[in-house]
Amino acid sequence: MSRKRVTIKEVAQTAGVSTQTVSRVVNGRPDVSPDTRQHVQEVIDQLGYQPSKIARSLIQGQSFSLGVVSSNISLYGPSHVLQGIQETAKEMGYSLMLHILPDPEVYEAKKLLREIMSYHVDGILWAMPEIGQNRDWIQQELSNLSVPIAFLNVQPRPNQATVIIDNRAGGRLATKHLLEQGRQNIGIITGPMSWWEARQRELGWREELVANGRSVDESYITHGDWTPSSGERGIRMLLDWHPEMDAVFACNDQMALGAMKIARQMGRRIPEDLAIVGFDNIPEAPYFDPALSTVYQDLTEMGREGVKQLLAMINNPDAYRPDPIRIQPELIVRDSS
Amino acid sequence: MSRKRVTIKEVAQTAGVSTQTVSRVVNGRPDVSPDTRQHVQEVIDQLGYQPSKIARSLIQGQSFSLGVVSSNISLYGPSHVLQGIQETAKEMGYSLMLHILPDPEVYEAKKLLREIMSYHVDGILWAMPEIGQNRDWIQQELSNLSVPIAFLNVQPRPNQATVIIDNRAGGRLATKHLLEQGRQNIGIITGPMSWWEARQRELGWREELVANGRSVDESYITHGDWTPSSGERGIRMLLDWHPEMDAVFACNDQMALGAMKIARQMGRRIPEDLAIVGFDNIPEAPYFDPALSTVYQDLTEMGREGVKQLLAMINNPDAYRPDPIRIQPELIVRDSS
DNA sequence: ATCACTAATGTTAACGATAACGGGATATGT
DNA sequence: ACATATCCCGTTATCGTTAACATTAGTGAT
Repeated sequence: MSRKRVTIKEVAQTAGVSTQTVSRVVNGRPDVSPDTRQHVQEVIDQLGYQPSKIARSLIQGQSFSLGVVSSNISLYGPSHVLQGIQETAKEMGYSLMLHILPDPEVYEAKKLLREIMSYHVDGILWAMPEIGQNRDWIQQELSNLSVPIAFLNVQPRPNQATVIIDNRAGGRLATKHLLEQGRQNIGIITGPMSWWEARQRELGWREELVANGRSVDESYITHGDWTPSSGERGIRMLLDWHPEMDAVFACNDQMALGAMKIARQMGRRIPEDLAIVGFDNIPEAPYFDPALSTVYQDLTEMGREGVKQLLAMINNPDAYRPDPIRIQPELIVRDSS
Repeated sequence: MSRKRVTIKEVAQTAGVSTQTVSRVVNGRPDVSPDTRQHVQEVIDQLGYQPSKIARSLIQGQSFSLGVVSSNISLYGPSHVLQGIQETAKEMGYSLMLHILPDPEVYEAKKLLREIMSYHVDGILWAMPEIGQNRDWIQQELSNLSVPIAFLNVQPRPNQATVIIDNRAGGRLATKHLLEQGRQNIGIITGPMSWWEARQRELGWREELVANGRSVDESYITHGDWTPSSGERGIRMLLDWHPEMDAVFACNDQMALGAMKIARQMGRRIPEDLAIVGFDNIPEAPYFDPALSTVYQDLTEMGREGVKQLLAMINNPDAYRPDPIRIQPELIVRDSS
């Protein structure tokens, strides 16, 4: 039997004071006598009064909520980022308005931002992967956006708060490790090259090879789409073209999983004949057969850091914007390399 | 150079009409002449005016936002449920206020609900697993909750909107399949028994055995905690105690993964010596070695259905509450059984 | 006793929007 | 010609809260 919302008026009436006095008690202002304060507080507790953040945000122009734009959160990456965002937001007293785009490559930036802003959020976290031209739409709207925005895992641009995983360094880590294992012919199964992250990982692989005096053979590259089945296709192509290949950097763990399965079917022993390194460190990776070596990226930390950056901008709009924050991935060596 | 928010007043002033007229245009009300309507619409487009949902919700008592209570969304289950919730909410024109509890077994229901209600949400989706006594706290607060609430994947109770996966049927599916494969000694690695879902799966296993005239040996049961490493421990105990065991129902895919790894190390061939069936159908399952047979639960659909139920209650508060909705899981047979 | 000041509380307006009502102009009916 | 209905638009009150200002009573100084 749902009771209606308890308002400040009811509290004021019950306590026999003005709403302003109740407001002062709720907000811990000094101008209230101890007696009154206690009495009002008792009434508040008794009625179970909770101030409306909606009404408060109208008058104060601050809602203590953040807009989050993300893509399909049932995937490993976005869900971990969101978890981090959530943790820090909650800690700092902010709530989240969630906006998931069904297709990261197709959206109307103007409409999206208006929708988000209609909830009077204090800031926006852009947690969408940078794919194709999808950064440009939002970029054009930035000039007349009335709240700060922080970007996660996209190419840093001047004067924009950005927090990224250093995917390029991650690619180098993986490749360096394979070289140190004495591998001679190191192929790569990339992510979709329309993704900025995927290009960065490939770049890291390329740079590390060159830095070690190896030549880069373009036919050692094959492109996947992050799915295990694309890992299967990728490894099949690589091994067909280059039977001498003795190591592969799969740009995420799921593709690595598919690749290992097919490689075994094609008669390769892992890691003896073929070493594999993945990227992500999904919880299943240590239990693959063999346990997968991989590059760990702390996506949750990235989410946390993004919120911190955003709140810094909110609380000090004229703040100096620091260089983009780069979170370093870590190599985790297991049995596949 | 952030412009301030465009309000209805500015639009009215620019267009030379009253705010009420602008409001009528925005809401497509009839009492506006075609000329005026067009003129106002032009001004709206030109200024980029977007009505404030905050202000609107104050006066109308409806915010078109839903509160979602969930646990760690970086996990497989919660993230998939949330994705479904999000999809349908967006489709129906609702936004989400996200509330994640750091520990599903410890929370203050009263405080939590007040916090959520302070955003004037139109309804609440309870997407927390039922663990230990954690359902009771919220249950006590229900009587003075002023908006409808729908529960996901918890034990149905009278007069409460509930959408669940039929975990018990899932447990029976898995066990039936193993029996049909001619397996004689079927063990189980359960989830944590404080979880309702885990108990239901175990119950299904138990029931199916009994229904087929088998006796249930309690030492064929071992308890895991959903993690792959607990699957490793579980299978080790089961095979130590009962070397004759020729099938195991692991109550999620991650535990199945750990179990398969250790079973192989203990010299069992899968599926020849030991059949394994998991639960969930995580994206990696088809690529395990061997490909994992499992029980697929459509968590996203459960989220979608939950929103539909909730909106039905919101739009018709006196509605007859139907029986709890039970979503049937499906058996997916691959190579591990 | 008067003034100035402080402490405690109340009053009014405002945030951005819509509901409810009112009223002028035109059209319709007799 | 007059009452009545219809169309179109404006005015006022309101949602729940807080900012800004106003008021009252008491305190201390002169």
